[in-house]
Amino acid sequence: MDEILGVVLRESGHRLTDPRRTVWRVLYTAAEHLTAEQVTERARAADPGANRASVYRSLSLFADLGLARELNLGADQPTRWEIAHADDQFHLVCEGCEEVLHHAGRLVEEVRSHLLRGHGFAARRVELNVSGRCARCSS
Amino acid sequence: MDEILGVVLRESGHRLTDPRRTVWRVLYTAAEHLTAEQVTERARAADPGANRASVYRSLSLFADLGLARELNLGADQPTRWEIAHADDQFHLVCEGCEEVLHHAGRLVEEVRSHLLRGHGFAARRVELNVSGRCARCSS
DNA sequence: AACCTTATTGCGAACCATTCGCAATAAGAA
DNA sequence: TTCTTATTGCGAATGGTTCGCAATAAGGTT
Repeated sequence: MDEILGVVLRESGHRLTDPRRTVWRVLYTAAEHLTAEQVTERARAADPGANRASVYRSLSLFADLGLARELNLGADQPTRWEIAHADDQFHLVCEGCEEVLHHAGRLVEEVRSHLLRGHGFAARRVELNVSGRCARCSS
Repeated sequence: MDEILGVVLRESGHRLTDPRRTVWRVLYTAAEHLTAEQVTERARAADPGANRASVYRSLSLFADLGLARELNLGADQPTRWEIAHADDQFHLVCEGCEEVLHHAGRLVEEVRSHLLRGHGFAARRVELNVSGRCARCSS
């Protein structure tokens, strides 16, 4: 899993360092979306000296390079981070089980084409966050 | 325009005060989405003693009562506020002209029903933020 | 393998939006 | 007009995130 990281970093003129590798692995192996603080904690499991500021720097570098994505799910919650996949710009947050579901459906694509065809708006980034109750929790 | 405010406040057991009225008017007469800081500045135009903490308190009370809405447009930007209309949960941010367009189309409704019918997910809040280039700016 | 350049790190302090604690004030019921 | 208590204003505290800078180390060069 480190390969992509090394390639992208070097191609963009950056260096592959231990702290970056550590942060990358944390993100990579995380099931959920982590806050920067959680990333730091987990990074410290691998390297007790892992530093908060460096974690922030790695995260935002990854975002700049398109390797990771910053998420704002709700105004009160701190920012969360995830590996950038093509299909995960769509977040369903269930208020019952607190689970964040990724929904890979065509919806984002539909939104994009609707905007372009109907309004001439060329969407670059589509962020769709929905909160509500999932099938299991709406009892 | 103060009427709704007074009614909603009293119905919910709150008091109609000058600071609240001032914040309400600022939001009401603002063309764009304002940060809490901007709301405070403008409130001070009407009442030089307007207080930052009270502005925050008013804003979040309004949000609780469904009178206003808190917006996260982008991870770096501070929170912005607007009067809550039924049709403005959809924000198009143009990267060319920096304009925030409200789009009143049926898209949000479509998303909602798609989720319910297709996945049994009962959406309460749908937040759709799109950044890209509007027809005029995509040259 | 040793060397050089300079990107990156680690640390603590700084920042900035937002919230809190609390005494003083004022809304609205009686 | 009085009384109760929600609300305000103030300044201090908080918490996530960023910055400044000296020390470190990546990775190209000899």
